[in-house]
Amino acid sequence: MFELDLRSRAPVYEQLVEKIKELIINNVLKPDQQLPAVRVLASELTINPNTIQKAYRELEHRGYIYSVPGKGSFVKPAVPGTNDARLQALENELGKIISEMLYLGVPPQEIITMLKKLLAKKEGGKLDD
Amino acid sequence: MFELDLRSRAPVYEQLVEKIKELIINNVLKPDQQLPAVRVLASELTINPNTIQKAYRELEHRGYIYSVPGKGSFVKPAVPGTNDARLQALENELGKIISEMLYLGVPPQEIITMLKKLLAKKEGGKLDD
DNA sequence: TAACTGTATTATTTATGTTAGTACAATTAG
DNA sequence: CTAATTGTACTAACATAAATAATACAGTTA
Repeated sequence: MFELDLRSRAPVYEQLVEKIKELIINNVLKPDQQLPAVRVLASELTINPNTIQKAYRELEHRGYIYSVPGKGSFVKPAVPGTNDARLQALENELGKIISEMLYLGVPPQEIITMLKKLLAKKEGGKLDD
Repeated sequence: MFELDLRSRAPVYEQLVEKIKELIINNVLKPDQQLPAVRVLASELTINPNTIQKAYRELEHRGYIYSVPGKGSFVKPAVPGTNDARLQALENELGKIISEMLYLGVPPQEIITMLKKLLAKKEGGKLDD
């Protein structure tokens, strides 16, 4: 289900957080869908269960999943307009990316075109619903 | 010249890299402008010179500055169209941000508006040249 | 009851970040 | 030339974080 790069300098649990978050955001993992059990995923990836739990704990803390003892861990349904702080952070990140693109010599019009192209692709892929 | 958050979980040298990179990208630090000497900046920030050097080494490796033994470290002038790899990485980051905004319920039109607003602001600030 | 789930705890090992101190070669100001 | 600056390299020590290992416990489910 997941692929890891053990050679990477990024911590394994952090890679896991990013990967799973990405799957949730892209609707590959659907709302309320159950995630692999801590021990199961640890066995599949041949890493320690504690590392998985650390990733799950972080994902729960960031609001992407919820866990129920005895039942399992599940994708937390997103509620629009409930995460202004995260949205503000994203706008800030967007600003940095734009600055660097301008710095690299990309014309503003080309940046807009790039955004629209990406939006079309992502919106097109939303036909999975 | 720089401000650090020693309480942060992010490594000091990494914070330095990000801060300086941002100053370069936003043209606060001009091309070929000299950066503070390793020992000087270390003294100002009351941290170890080795930590500064690690940050400078990383910045040089990423192509944002160049260092000359005996002279100093300087802002490397950007040459447009010379960094396709970095541009590809930025487009990838942009894609992730868009995905998360859509996931949070932001309408596509609103994302475009947000981008244009940010572009206007950054382009306006470019009058420093 | 038995087999699953998440969670918690302690200990150990390994990797990374940071400081400290020293040294050397290139450059520049006097 | 000399002295003071620059970047760079190196070793050692310490602190923190990441990852593994081995149990253990409570809630859930078949």
